[in-house]
Amino acid sequence: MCYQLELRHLRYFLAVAEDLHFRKAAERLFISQPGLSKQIKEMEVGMGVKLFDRHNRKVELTQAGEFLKVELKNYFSGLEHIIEHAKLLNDGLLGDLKIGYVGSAMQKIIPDLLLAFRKHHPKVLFNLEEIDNQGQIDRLFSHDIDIGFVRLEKIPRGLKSIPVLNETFSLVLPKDHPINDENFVNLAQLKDASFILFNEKYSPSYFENVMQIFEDNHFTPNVTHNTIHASSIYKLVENNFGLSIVPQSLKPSFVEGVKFIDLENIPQRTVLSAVWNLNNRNPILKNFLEKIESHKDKN
Amino acid sequence: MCYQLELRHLRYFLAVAEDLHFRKAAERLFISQPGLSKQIKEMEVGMGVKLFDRHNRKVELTQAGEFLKVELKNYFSGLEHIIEHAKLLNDGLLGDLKIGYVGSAMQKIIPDLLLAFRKHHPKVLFNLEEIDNQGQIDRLFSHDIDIGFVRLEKIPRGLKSIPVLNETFSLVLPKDHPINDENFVNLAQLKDASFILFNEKYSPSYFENVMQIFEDNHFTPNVTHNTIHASSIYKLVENNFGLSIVPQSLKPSFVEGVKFIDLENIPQRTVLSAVWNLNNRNPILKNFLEKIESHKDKN
DNA sequence: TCAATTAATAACTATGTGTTATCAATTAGA
DNA sequence: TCTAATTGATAACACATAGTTATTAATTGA
Repeated sequence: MCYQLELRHLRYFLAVAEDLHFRKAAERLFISQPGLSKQIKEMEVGMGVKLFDRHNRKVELTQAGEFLKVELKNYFSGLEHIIEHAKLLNDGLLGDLKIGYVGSAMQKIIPDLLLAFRKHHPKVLFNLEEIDNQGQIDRLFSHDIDIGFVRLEKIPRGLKSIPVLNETFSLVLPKDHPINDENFVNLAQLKDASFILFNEKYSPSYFENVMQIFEDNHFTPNVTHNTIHASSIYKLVENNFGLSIVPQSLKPSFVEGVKFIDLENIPQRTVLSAVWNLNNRNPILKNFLEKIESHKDKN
Repeated sequence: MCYQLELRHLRYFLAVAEDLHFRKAAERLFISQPGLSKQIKEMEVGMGVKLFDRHNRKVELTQAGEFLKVELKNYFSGLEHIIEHAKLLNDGLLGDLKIGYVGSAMQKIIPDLLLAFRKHHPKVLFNLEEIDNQGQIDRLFSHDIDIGFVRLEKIPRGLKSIPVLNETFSLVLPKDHPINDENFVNLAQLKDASFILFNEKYSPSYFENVMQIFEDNHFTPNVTHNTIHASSIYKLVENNFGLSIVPQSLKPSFVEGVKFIDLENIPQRTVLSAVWNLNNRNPILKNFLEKIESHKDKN
């Protein structure tokens, strides 16, 4: 039956090729000289290639042996690199992480998280896509994304979620609006104003939550505009199309034309959750979730 | 103790990676399923890389496994190519053959031989160098050339030789010389002519052989010019600097200005020999010597 | 000439690959 | 809902073979 070449043979051959001395090579390999001789002979017969010329008391490489010495050395380092790479993939230190998110998460939470994660995972490539809440759920099931950032109360069976940020809301007003941090008491002061809100379809549960804030203040807002982009809201507010209420974290570090009043005294909170598929085996996901946990503790 | 990865593991892994089914893969490998499972597990633990996700009744590759499947497939074909190449070297079908020769061998014998050899050894590279007889002997001992073509009676110990061509001499005359094939009887007719001969230093034994021809005809030639190149001889003869005697095989298929008369009736012969070092392990040499043997039979 | 050193050979041991028997988990069919 | 079938994993065992020790043959150096 045909004899099988093994890496052992290549390892042994390289040792002898380097030392040109069976006993020394055997010593270095921590095996006996006859064992080594036997394996080399087996390799020669198996490959049908004479590797060494053993004349007198001197061992030297044949032409084919010389060639193999060079080639197999490279060959080995090649294998080491492949395995190293595989190990990085296995450990979630290399590869892609496909992230879905609602627009409002991109203001601060996602960038912060990605920056923190990248510190210890510099080779991980992020694949980012803004998707509405339901879209993320669908694409988690179809494995099109590894993790989603949603504002949803309930997560379907098969997915798991953890809260990333539990936050209140902020009132958005034009910079020169008469109401400010000092004279603001509650929303009832603004019951005659127009409001610009996030589109209900984008996240019904979020919308309902916001509407509850108004209801608690005993009025129904005059919603004159809808959008899904915070920047559009700010622009509209700046130009006196109305006021708005947004999650607190959407307050940019710097923005012209508008000001914010944090609604600390209302009971409503909006929760940004990270969601993932329990069947997802991407090792990066595990690391990323750990980073989310530790990141959350810092806030 | 650190566990050793073997090609067996890679072979087994690829089989499972292709079938995504342990039992089928085991069948294809002619081993039992538990044995295969064990080896794959050993590989996973040894490399520290999870290769397969076994959930439910379905086996699928992890990211790292997917990567390894592609890489290791290439890796194997790489090894096959290396071994193939080594086998060609071993069998003397690939590599260099360093050939030394006296100039007179290049007229016909060497080109014929190389052409014939190349038919079945198209990948062998010839390294050709014109060297005088003694120079070839020296460079055979120092392994600078694999084979030499010399005109020498005696070969030093440690080298071996076989005759390649045993030939007579040809007289070289200008085209319009009064002596021709019809009226030529023997060299005594030309005892008053000038002669151009190969340099004595280039091959003393050859020179002595030629001088014996003259002596048998009871005269000492008037040697007016020396050279080591046949083409120089022909040019000098053409321009009436004198006549010459050269080995018969040096007669070109076509040359202007000179004519040849074969000296069939003299006892002298010149032998071109192939010489090589008995310690030379170049596998191509063995094949080349075989070709010389078979080539000789055809003449 | 004798001691030392080389690699190869022969006979044996023991490691570990591969075996059979079985299990646990899941799925498909009656 | 139960049974039969199919999956891969596990455990105990067998046997092939990698590796061992003892020895030989050949050569070299003192």
